[in-house]
Amino acid sequence: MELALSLGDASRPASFLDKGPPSRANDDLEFRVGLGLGLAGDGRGRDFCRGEQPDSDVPLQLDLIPLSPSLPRKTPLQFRGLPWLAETRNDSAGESARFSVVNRLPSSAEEAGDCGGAHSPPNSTVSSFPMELGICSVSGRYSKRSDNEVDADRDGSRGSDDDENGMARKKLRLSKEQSTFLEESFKEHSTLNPKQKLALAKQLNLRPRQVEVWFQNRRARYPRDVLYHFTLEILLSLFFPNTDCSLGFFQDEAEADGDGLREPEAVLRDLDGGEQETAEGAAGA
DNA sequence: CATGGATACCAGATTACGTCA
DNA sequence: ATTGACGTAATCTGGTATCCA
Repeated sequence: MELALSLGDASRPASFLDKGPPSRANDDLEFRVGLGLGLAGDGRGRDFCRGEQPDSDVPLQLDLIPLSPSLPRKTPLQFRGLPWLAETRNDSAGESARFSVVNRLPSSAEEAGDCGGAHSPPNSTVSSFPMELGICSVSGRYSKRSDNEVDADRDGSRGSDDDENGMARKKLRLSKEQSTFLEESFKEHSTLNPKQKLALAKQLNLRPRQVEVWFQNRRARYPRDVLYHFTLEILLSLFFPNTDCSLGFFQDEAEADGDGLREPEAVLRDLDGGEQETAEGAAGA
């Protein structure tokens, strides 16, 4: 199985289908994923542009194309309806995106050459669904902090970390409990006000600066995690509609069973196992 | 009211440390 | 014991918002 992800021009196939030069037609946010099934006997993926056919499965490309073409460069997009984004405000009313799903199986004409041209080859199926996107203003700032708060922050903050034991940039590993607690807090609100920061720092026995940095890093990692899990769930559920492909990433805590997230690899293993069992059953019969 | 300095926060890029295979 | 890959805590830089004189 081959999974390709790319951000850019959604009119082009995802990377493992794409043999053409990169397109710079526009800079709008577009998100493409491709899933190739049916590895060749030599273990490599099929090259559809050279006319190689998949064994029995079809490659699929999922295009996510925002309806509103030009969002401000620094405008953060947040998916509404996700539990940890409760503070998201929809500042621009009616802003939404339509995502299209393109099942892209190269036509015979495309096999001869250009794989990246047409949006919808004759034998591809296209469906689309609207999905709400909230445009979140980050301007919900908190006004000037009290002197105590500023002092508390600065004490354990920039430039003073190396005061401790005279060690510069001593990296400390957060404990499992600390990470879990921070993660839970992040699900409730992805940004912190000074009071929340101090409370968290006190509760976890960390410096406020450490809490602040953790949230900054978490926000930086967040889009990658969302894309990864969101894409995988969609693709898996498309290909295995009768199987529970949920990774638990988008579930509420209450819905998630005991161990929380399922590792994507575990889901794939389940799927492989299920297929093997099916095959064995058929062979036995 | 306009302006500029100080302050705080953030995103993004980068560095560097700890862990593990 | 060593090494390289990887995850992530921490730092740096630049931009923006707010407050206040």
